[in-house]
Amino acid sequence: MPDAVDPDDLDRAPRGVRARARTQLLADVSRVARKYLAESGAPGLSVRAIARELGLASSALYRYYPSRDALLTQLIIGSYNELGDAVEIAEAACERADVASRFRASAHAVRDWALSNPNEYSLIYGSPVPSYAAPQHTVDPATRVAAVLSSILADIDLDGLSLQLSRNIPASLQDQLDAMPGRLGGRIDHNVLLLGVTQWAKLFGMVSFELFGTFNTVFDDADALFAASLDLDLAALGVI
Amino acid sequence: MPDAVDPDDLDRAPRGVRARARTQLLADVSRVARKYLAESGAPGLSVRAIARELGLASSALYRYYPSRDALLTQLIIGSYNELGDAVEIAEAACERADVASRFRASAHAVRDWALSNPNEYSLIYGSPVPSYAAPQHTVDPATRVAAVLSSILADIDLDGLSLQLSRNIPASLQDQLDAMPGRLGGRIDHNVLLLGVTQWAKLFGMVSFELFGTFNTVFDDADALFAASLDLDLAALGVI
DNA sequence: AGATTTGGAGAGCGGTGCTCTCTTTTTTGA
DNA sequence: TCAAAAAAGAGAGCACCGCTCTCCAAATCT
Repeated sequence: MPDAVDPDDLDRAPRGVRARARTQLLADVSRVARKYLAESGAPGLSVRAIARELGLASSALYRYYPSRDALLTQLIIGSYNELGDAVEIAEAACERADVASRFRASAHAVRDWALSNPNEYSLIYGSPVPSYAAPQHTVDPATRVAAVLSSILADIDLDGLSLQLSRNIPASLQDQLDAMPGRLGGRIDHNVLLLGVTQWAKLFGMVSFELFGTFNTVFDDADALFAASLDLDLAALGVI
Repeated sequence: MPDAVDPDDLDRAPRGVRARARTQLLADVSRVARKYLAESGAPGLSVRAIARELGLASSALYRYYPSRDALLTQLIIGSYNELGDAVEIAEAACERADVASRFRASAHAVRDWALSNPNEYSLIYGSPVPSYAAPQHTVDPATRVAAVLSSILADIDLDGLSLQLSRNIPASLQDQLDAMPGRLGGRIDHNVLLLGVTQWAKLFGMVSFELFGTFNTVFDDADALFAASLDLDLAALGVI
């Protein structure tokens, strides 16, 4: 009799016990790795410690990950996606027409996520690890926040802008703005897009200053400062 | 005859050969440490490698530095001071009355220094090393850039501001702005100061995005973008 | 059922920060 | 002046790291 596969077995043991064990172990490694990242930051993430916690020899982990960098890459992608989720969800909950609240919700989502996950934030927006080159497939998750902001900018009325370049945007910059992919701002008016891009950088500058301690000696609580910064941005965009 | 100290000896051997050797070795260690920092970043800075390069046993270095962290602290202070020097010099070269050019010169000094010294910049404006607490004496050098920007803000005319909070600045933020030390903005009008502080964060957000690769997939050359960002800031401040 | 792949263990290599002991050299002080 | 004290270097060693290699047992494939 040819092996008729029991459907129940498919659920419980897809492609055999080994495949199942592998799936389980990959999940375990991810979980423990995330725990170490959250607790001690990227420098504290050690293959040996993960193996120890899972009751494995450290060499066994190399059957699953080619290197510590590969593990880091996975954590990087995971962090980008977590942040991307948070921002997309926060923005999607807003009234479409209420551009200001969409902007505020997105920015606060970034900050809230960063404050809740400082080491994950450091991993993706802090110093790049020298000698580590981000693989191509980290690029897409990395652009999700920018894509959300871009979708907001697309609904900004050019005529309302209260801040514009007094002289024209130089040609070289025009070209770069034109070359931006659609989901990141292509087709948005140059003045709006330029303002938005710098506000994007400002947003992460504010969060990094708060999280990395630059504001420490000056602002004990950055809530009000952050909110005021957003108000300034919204005023510049002419939506409040 | 009481020991009359030969003046020449004082120059060549202040307080004995040992003190002289110590001074020399401290300088050598600093030099080699800076070299490694520039070449391989903070993670690549190893006490053993420095000792090797100087022909010493690694344990010998612990007669001079209590730990690797102490060495890092010195590099941090040095980096803050180098950046502080660069910004102060650039700003001081400007016509006092030309507020816009003082602002531009300071910002470009930050960016130029960062691009020339990426690892030093990462060290002081990138992810803080978990478990490393910046000693108190790093604070002063760290505030030099902010002090320069503050001195520029002090010459901004409130009436010229083209961007202000539409609703009043909340009391909690007012208090924090008031509590800022004089050299960092105390006594500057709240609207100017608030705008300036967020522009300060934006400046480093722009530089970090460029240096850490966030702009990579979008802007191949950030010169024009950076200049435009400054123009927007100056427009908001009402000085262009 | 036999051949093959998979995944684990363990030893080992070269690296790290740091400590401790031992020895030599310089400095100090009675 | 000369012995005691302090300073500074060397070297071994500890516990950790990433990673490789060999060996072996268990699961999978044919």
